[in-house]
Amino acid sequence: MPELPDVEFFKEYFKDNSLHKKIINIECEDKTLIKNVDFRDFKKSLIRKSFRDAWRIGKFLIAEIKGISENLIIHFGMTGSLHYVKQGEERKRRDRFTRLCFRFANGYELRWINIRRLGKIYLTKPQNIKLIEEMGPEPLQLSQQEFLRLLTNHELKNIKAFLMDQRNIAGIGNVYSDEILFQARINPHRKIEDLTQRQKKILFQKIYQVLTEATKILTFYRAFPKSWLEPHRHTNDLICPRNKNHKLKRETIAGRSAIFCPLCQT
DNA sequence: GGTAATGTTAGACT
DNA sequence: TAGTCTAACATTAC
Repeated sequence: MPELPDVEFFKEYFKDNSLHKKIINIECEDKTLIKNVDFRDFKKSLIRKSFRDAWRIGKFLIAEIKGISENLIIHFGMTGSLHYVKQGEERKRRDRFTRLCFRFANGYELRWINIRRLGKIYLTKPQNIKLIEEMGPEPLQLSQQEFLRLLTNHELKNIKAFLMDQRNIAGIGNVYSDEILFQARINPHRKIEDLTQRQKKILFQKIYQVLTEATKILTFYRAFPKSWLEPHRHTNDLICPRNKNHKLKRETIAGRSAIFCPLCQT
């Protein structure tokens, strides 16, 4: 789940339910997922404190803790999410994969769920995390001019690989790179140097549109439109949303499982 | 039981 | 140097 729109959603979720509540206990099912600090110190630093604010950098969620200068920094990996719920209640199946849990004085708790354990938790300042330090610009704050310049710095690179590389642009992963390229009608095999100026400008627009629209959809707990590619990843119908006579193709591109329409995307 | 899965990274290779 | 490819991490769902 967690690419920019998903983490944006988790950030709002976190702000809505976990700010300004006294942390009375912290439980951790797998201490190896906490980086930069051992669990005893992690716990000591956070107990009796509260979260004051939260924001997002790329796919990272950053929380400010009242009274200390380090931040709680969460990366969700491939299978992470948050769940705020009454202490001890199992409401969703995935609650079983809670790896870290903040208990608040009000009887509720915030669970960090991480099925495949590929996520990470830090207690440090964002600039101490290499990937954050090297992170490219936020796509929603990027001008067309800056975007075009970024592309010219990587002419030889494959476009899907470029979009997914956090050092170029923050927050885009496998699912949204496929969606953006589908909507921009660009074949994920293309190299940047082979794109026309027009395609590059459309790509810029679609990055903005897809990410903002997806964030809105998640916020309202809606499904993605049928005209999007996304609903078709999870089915085997392989029907192109733009033309039912076109067949979608699945292929490994840039090391990830891509889905695209070879006829619409050129 | 085999396979694929929304991420990142190190190291080998071209 | 720059980009690509593969494996590794770890575990579930179909």
